Amino acid sequence: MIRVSIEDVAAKAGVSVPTVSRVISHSSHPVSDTTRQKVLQAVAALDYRPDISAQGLRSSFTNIVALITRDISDPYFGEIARGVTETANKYGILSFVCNTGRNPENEIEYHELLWQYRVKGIILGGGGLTLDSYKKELSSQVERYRKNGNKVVALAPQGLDMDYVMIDNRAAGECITNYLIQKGHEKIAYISGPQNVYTALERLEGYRLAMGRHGLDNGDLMIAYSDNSWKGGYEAVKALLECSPEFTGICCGNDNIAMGVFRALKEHGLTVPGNVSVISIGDLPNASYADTPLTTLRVPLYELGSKAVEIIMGSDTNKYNANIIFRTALRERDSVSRLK
Amino acid sequence: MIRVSIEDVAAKAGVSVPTVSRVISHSSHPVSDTTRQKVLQAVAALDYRPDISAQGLRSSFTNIVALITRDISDPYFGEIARGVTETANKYGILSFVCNTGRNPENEIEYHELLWQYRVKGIILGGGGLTLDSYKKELSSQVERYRKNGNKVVALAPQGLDMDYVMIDNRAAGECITNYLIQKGHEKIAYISGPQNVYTALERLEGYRLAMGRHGLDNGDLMIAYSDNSWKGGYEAVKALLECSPEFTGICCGNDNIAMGVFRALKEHGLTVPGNVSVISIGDLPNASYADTPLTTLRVPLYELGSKAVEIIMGSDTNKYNANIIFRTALRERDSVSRLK
DNA sequence: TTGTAGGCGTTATCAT
DNA sequence: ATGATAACGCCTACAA
Repeated sequence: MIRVSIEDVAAKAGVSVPTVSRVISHSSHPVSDTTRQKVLQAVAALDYRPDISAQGLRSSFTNIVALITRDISDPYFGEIARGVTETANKYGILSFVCNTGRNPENEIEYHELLWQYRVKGIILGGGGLTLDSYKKELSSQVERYRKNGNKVVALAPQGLDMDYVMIDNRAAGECITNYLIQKGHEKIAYISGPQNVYTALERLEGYRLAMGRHGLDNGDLMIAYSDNSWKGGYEAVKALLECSPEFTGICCGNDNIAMGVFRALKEHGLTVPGNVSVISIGDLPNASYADTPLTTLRVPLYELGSKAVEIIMGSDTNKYNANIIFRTALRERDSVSRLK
Repeated sequence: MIRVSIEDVAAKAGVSVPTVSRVISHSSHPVSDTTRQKVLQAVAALDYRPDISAQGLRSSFTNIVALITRDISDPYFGEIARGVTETANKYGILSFVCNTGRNPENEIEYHELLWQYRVKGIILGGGGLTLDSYKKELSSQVERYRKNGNKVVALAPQGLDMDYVMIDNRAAGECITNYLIQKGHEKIAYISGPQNVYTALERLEGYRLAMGRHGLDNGDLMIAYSDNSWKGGYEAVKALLECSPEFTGICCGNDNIAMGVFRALKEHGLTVPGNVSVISIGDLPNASYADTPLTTLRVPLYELGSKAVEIIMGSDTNKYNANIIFRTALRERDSVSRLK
């Protein structure tokens, strides 16, 4: 007998099956102390663990949370995943990690699969896509979960009415731009994430706002787009240097971009922060160990993921939509210099 | 009716429940074409998906694979996770990602939890710990799964008899050391991973072998240990520079260490590869976009994770232990120079 | 305080 | 080729 069931425990303890159930599930139903002890001993002796599938079958949903990421090998999502998996573990449950490879269709497919697994909640790690067909599909998934009493929580804007745990991305873009301006920079370029992702768009919007507010936007803002990767940042700056190399500062949509920017600048014989100042949004774990310690706006990714799990686990008691905005904090390091 | 069950489909199609089951599970049991069509239509009309919990309950294991990592925010594990999750998805199943935070006790706890979830297989992402209590616990977990017809596959040595998909770590250490020697280096330091992890130990052993074979080991090898992170690499080199700064080359146990080494060297006014050559093992996605493109031995992490999933999915037909060694390949980039 | 009965959704076995 | 029945392990009434 390799699989120990509740029945085996009951037999061993000399009690009925429901009694065992009451003990192990900490039911409010009263159980005498002597009985409880007998059960607990039997559980220990047999090393019994309830079958999650059987529990899930009865309760119509499974005690599993799912995280949808675009690329789990990207530390951005890695940090989120750490927050999700570790917090889920605190609740004694496990978490799926789904990887879309930045393909919207995969994301929709994952939703179908997750629905089939009856997960307790879904966390959307990536920013929403502006693509209409995607939004429509996503919206109906959210609705399906809502009806069932479960939750889909987004860690970045989706352009949809749902539960959110995130930062103010526009304010973030504004903040780093203002910082460079305060340091005396006027020619400031921006390397953004993808044009079809809300997060990137909002951060970029913040940059535009800040530039405009300081009269630095004469319709000739230097903006390049990337795919949020080192490679993307590298290539974007390369392109930028070709057409408009006169910037003294660069705002990056995220830390990955900044790392690529470092490399591209170095290849052009430009030093950071000597010739060019670089600032970004993220503060990934290695930002302070980058070749030039990176000045960046800290996004509490771990906490975002962690909080999302808590919302899902508390969804039984709280039916209201969450809309939690986490604070960011500027980490001043060595990649920005003051301009005279 | 928010949850559509097989019964609903049967009613809609005007057939019995088992018939529906036969159609959707591609059973070998014969079903007439007309009946099949009716069922398929009903399935489509109701958007029916079988309940995984119910399936798992009947089959005694769940169609889920689990990956145990030490730190999912580390791209090393991220690449593995990508291979695992994406390949699992090809099989139409989902994968748990478990994060131990490098705490052996957590790992054992996860095994208990995974057993409870009746997962189809477990993939061990990290190298085995030399700790005896840990090995004993792990060994009994492996046995438990084996008895049940399921598999635990390791992506790195564990010092235990089990299924393996990995690289030859000793050969890897030898390879990078030999490369530096061929380039004329004789004073070569080594920054290793943790002393209690088999993977790190084997790579280090390879370094020792290579040095000895070339008569470069006079009992004064420069070796420092780290925790496999940027920070660890940074701190290890700092320490090394204090006591024995005369090296011209550094072998790093992995890419993360190398990144920290870059930074520490730069702080000391040392250039790469001008003053010091750096080589490592890994070839993480960003290695070629590092500040100095990193010369490193490629470890096919994605493929490792992917292959492990395939072994687990094929475990029904193949009961024999796997012992697959993947090939590595040196990526020559800019961090190593030839010494005259 | 304890036990009995029923059902969650699926599939395997046996009959038709 | 199709259907009735039972069983997987658990929990929630309800009964004693």
